[in-house]
Amino acid sequence: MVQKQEYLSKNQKIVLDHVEKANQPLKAYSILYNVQKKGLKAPLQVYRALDKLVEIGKIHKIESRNAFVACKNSNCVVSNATAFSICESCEKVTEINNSKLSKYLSNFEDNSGMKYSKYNLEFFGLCKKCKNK
Amino acid sequence: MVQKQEYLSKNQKIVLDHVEKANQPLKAYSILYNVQKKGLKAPLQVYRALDKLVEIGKIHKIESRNAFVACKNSNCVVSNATAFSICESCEKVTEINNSKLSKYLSNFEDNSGMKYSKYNLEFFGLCKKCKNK
DNA sequence: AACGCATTGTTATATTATAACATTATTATT
DNA sequence: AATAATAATGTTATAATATAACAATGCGTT
Repeated sequence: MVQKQEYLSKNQKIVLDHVEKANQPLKAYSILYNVQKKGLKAPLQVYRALDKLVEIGKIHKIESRNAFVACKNSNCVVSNATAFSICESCEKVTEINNSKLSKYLSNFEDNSGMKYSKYNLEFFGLCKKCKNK
Repeated sequence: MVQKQEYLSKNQKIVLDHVEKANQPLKAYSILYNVQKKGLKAPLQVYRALDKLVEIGKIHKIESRNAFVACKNSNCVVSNATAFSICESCEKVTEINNSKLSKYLSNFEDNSGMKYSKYNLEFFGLCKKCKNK
């Protein structure tokens, strides 16, 4: 039996490295542009690396922005419970690390009989800086 | 002073009408294809109508799917607090109408000093039907 | 060595969304 | 009724985001 992948591949490392160095979400094509010097030439190479990194929780996708950000929560082993705050003015995105919130949402059940294995929450508003302008 | 728009325009009505008749989220280009017989010829006509309808809360965007669904909550006057359940197998999407959840999230504050005016939450899992397969 | 599977490389193309510009409609104020 | 402000429309072109399809390589297991 083939073991579950433990180490990142070359392209995955390159992409993760780049995304981790940014402290804001990056667009796929901006990543592509910036890793071209490292040999990744085509969108698919970036998207494939991103897919994997999202799958294993190293990177999260900010769905409302089509952008990708490195996971800041060491405990976010798998990308199944994510929450972000997004400033609608400066677009600053912060991953929310709030155990009460994650507990509340992980245990949430509605009357549909559906048990949720995953969620993504995006809050919008104005960050401190932008509010005081 | 010009008043806030009260009635929908021609294109907005056409698009909303079509989206309301579907009971699942629709893609923008699928909407376009289906309203062409009503005279809307270009993507922008659909996107502009959708933008407005989303803004006034008649339609919500399912961000993770790039799809649009009519609001089922009569109280969802403005599209500022949305929650959905999404089946990862059959892609059925349901708008969650749970006052406890919406109260909890509307009042949520973290330590960033940011006050949220809006949120979107998407739960993923298997619906009843798909779970029993 | 042979197999299975993840990854890579590459070209082409599909899908989603907006820019830019000209025109028309609606409604409030003068 | 004329004017002005705002919203909506129509149209062409193009930008931005993402995947299909196919061939080849790398690497651990049997």
